[in-house]
Amino acid sequence: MARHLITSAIPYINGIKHLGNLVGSQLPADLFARYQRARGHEVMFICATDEHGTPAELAATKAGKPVAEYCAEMHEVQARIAEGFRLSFDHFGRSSSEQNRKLTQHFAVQLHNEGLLREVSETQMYSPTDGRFLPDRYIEGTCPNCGFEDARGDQCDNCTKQLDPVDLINPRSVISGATDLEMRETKHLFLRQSTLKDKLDAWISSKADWPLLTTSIAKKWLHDGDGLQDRGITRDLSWGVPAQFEGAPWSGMDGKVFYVWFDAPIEYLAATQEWADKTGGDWARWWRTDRGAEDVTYTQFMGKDNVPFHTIGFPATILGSNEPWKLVDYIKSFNYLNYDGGQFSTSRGRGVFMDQALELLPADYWRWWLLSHAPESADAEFTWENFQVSANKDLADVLGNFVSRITKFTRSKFGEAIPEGGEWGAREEALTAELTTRIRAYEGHMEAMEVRKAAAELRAIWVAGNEYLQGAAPWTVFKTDPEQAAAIARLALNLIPIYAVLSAPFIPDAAEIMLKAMQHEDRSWPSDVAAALTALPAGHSFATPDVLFRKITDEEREEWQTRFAGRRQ
RNA sequence: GGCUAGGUAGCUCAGUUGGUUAGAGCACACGACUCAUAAUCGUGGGGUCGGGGGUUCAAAUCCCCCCCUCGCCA
Repeated sequence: MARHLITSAIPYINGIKHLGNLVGSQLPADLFARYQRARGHEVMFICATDEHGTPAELAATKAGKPVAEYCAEMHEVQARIAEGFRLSFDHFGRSSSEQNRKLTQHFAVQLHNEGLLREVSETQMYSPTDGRFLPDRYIEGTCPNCGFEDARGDQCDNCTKQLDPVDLINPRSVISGATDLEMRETKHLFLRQSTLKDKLDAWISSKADWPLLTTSIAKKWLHDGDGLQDRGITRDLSWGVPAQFEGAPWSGMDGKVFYVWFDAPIEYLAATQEWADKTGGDWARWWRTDRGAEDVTYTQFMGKDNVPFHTIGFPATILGSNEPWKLVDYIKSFNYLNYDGGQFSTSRGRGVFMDQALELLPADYWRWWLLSHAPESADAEFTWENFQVSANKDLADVLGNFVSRITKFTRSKFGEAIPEGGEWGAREEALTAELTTRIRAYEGHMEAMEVRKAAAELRAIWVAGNEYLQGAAPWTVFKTDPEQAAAIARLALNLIPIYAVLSAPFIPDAAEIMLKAMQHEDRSWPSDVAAALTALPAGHSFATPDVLFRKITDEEREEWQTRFAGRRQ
């Protein structure tokens, strides 16, 4: 039995994520976790909310709530939605946890002890009215290049020129509109990533089997321009892990916190500690190679925007600490999912968000479409037409109708029990052989995290059932040889629990319904197809299930298309 | 502007280290079946593999130039 540590990139706390975010990390991670569990392996599947930083503070202010309260509420909202999508986290943590505060501070001290931190003084815009330093993009003013009045401190949206906030004419705070901005000197801790460059480079270079998307982004950061740059890991904010604390080997960091991208990945470890504190489990055997994690396989899932932090920043923290922490073994990264010819947009209300999706249809519909169209090799596109056609064809017609036709046929001819009599012939042997080949291929794709290919193979396995029934035609055979028709029905009914177990990682709810209908509790993997096809013996009773997947109508599709098109600006 | 990844049938996508008539699903046409959610199964039509040039006995696959999308960065 292997041990799999699996983490999904942690979603930011401010607001509900859209389907593109879901398919980029949490959903494929869940697919992999469910598959590995189904194969009998031990799995620790971790996710959390990323709660620190300026956007969270601003969102809380907008909602008229203290930031801690806001985050607590939004965490619950995201946790409920995750349950709705059947994301099977062993723990869904919070980066604002006590465990993460301690661990983040521990890593900072450790990096300091290893000589990997340095203090840097710089000047930044300070707003006395807001009582805080302002990040570049929270300053607006007139562009010195084109005269555009709402240019942001980092870039002018009109002429696209890169800017420095000090260049803006009449700069003002985006938060309060205050114009009494001033330059102030401030001190920060920088992680000396540059000294770890060769180590990181060698590590990335050793990962020849990683997705090209992952390694090419990492190599770009390592080699582009002047090479890997040192990075500030503190910020002038109040909401975050305090950078000045009891036992800190530095001073003068009062009122500063660690940068979210420093503490967020550490939350993977901290969330496992949260799990351990809650359950009495042992977190160290998952994360400390000196305490049992030597044989753990660690896989991370994320969208391509998160790759730099997971290939450079976080490994720099882990390697730099010089402590025996478990380093990631495989990084599965995804491209973006676009929405009907453009991007999903939170501000414009464009596209489908996770809570809305669940109001329209059960999770399985979304899970199936998103995973079978996962943006693995390139950006992918969600269209309502494609969603309707795929869901109706694959789920309702191919799988759902298969279950329906054989259970109803059997019920009408033999009653609601596995019928007795008849023998297997060449057709049954051929089906067994085909299923064996296809299931082995499916396993290979799942192991390799080839999500789309796995979905295509699973669909082919469903189709094989329909092909068999169509060829064997028990409704015709029944007229002359009821015993033989019984043998056909018996085999076809036995396909249902096999399909349930194989399909569960993609569509867990439907899988449960299928198993329940067949009154079968055994979820073991069909490694031996011939044996699995006789698991339900003659005489075993079953219940004919309701329609597994209802179809999406044209009217619904059109209505949703309009509803989620977004507000025109 | 630099870098990454792409541009393959009407649509969504596969195409391993260059090698026989370029594949799948959907859509479309025809046929079979009537157990089933007007579902299923079979057959078929359809592509100058973004454009141009080159290497090769042979290129969607390698090299050069150009065009177009997407993202990252400056």
